[in-house]
Amino acid sequence: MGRRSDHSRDEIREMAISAAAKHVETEGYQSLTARKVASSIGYTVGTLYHVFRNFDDLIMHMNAQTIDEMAALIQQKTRKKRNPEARIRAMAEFYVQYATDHPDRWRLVFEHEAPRGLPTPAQMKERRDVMFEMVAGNLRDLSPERIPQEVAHTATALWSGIHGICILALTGKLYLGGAFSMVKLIDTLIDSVLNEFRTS
Amino acid sequence: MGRRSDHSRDEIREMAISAAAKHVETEGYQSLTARKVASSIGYTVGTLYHVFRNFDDLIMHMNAQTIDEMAALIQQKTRKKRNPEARIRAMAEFYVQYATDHPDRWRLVFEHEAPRGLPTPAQMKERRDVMFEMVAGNLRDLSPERIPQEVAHTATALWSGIHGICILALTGKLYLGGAFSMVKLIDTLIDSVLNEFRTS
DNA sequence: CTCCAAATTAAACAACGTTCAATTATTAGT
DNA sequence: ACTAATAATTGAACGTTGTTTAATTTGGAG
Repeated sequence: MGRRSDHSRDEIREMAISAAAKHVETEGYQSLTARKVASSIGYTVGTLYHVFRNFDDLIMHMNAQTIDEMAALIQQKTRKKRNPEARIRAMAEFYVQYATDHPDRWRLVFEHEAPRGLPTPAQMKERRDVMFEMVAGNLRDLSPERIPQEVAHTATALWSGIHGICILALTGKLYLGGAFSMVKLIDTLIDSVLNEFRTS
Repeated sequence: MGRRSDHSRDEIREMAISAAAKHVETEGYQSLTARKVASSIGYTVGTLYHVFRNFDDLIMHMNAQTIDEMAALIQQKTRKKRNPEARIRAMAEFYVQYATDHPDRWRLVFEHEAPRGLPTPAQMKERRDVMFEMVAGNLRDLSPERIPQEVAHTATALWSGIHGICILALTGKLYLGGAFSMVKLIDTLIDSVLNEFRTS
């Protein structure tokens, strides 16, 4: 079967995804273009469409890689922590860390959507749920007697809240400065929710 | 001075903003186009550019109107409430209400950004801060002895958290169903933060 | 009634995502 | 080794986008 260049389809996919990620990191999402991605890996748009269904497909794969990267970082950094509460706090700390270090890639994960109405692929949902399940797991360790529903509910509320602070801060829609900081805001949220979780 | 049609510049601006808002509400943001807006108010793109600096400018004005609408709704609905806590809860309730009723317009407020690097106009910042200040005001009424910095800090954490739940839910990135609901998640957050605020 | 200035249009531009026929390179079969 | 089949890659095309500009139309002032 006539393979032509030095790269397999999968290699080209990876090259394209990496090139797109690098572009988003340095130049932002708005200027990302199929032709730019293609030419930056030494190919033509046509080849990109031979390997991805469309431009949104490329972005989704890039988002998947972003989530995997972030999840790996968080898992690695929280493994060391001894108790559940410390792990949750570390999760939040390194979530903010990653989001701050790669703001545009991280935003794209949440702001990109496939053309109107198309359902989100199951693998994407699973990837997003990983975070919530990590929080829930630690909450369960914190209070093993609580029923799973309550645990999941609290985990969702807490992690969504942290995400809210994170996205507002990173998109410049939050007044920060003086005694205000993302970390302190998140600490307040964690303190509040964990206290409520333990005492209610 | 040769005014030509039946509409003044300001009228055309308003017509365009309304038409854009209507389109976003019914068809979503992705398909919004300068030409569509223009032709739907009986004009040509050129006229749009005679009245707005560019397409982003039109969207920013539309976002400003969205915020004003939402703020007006919330103010109206919370005025009736007697005590500060009830007002905060009502604020969240109708924030979710508005976001649910106009998901695409509401998302656009947070996801749109002017071409890379350009600063956000001051009027936009002010509009966004209105919400935080409402929450802070009620928190102050709740505990008048607290120093303003703490009050503002708690208000920011709480409202950002609510926003986080809201945006994840409305973009389909949150598992909802069964006993899970936006309202319950938000109640949990409010319970937690208010308890912490009172007792710490 | 004339003329000026403002409003409006139509056309053009480069760039976008996407498609597809044509071309090039690679493998499989004889 | 030669040919036929097959896959990869290209380049050009299409319609549409935001944006600009020259030309046209219009209304009011003198």
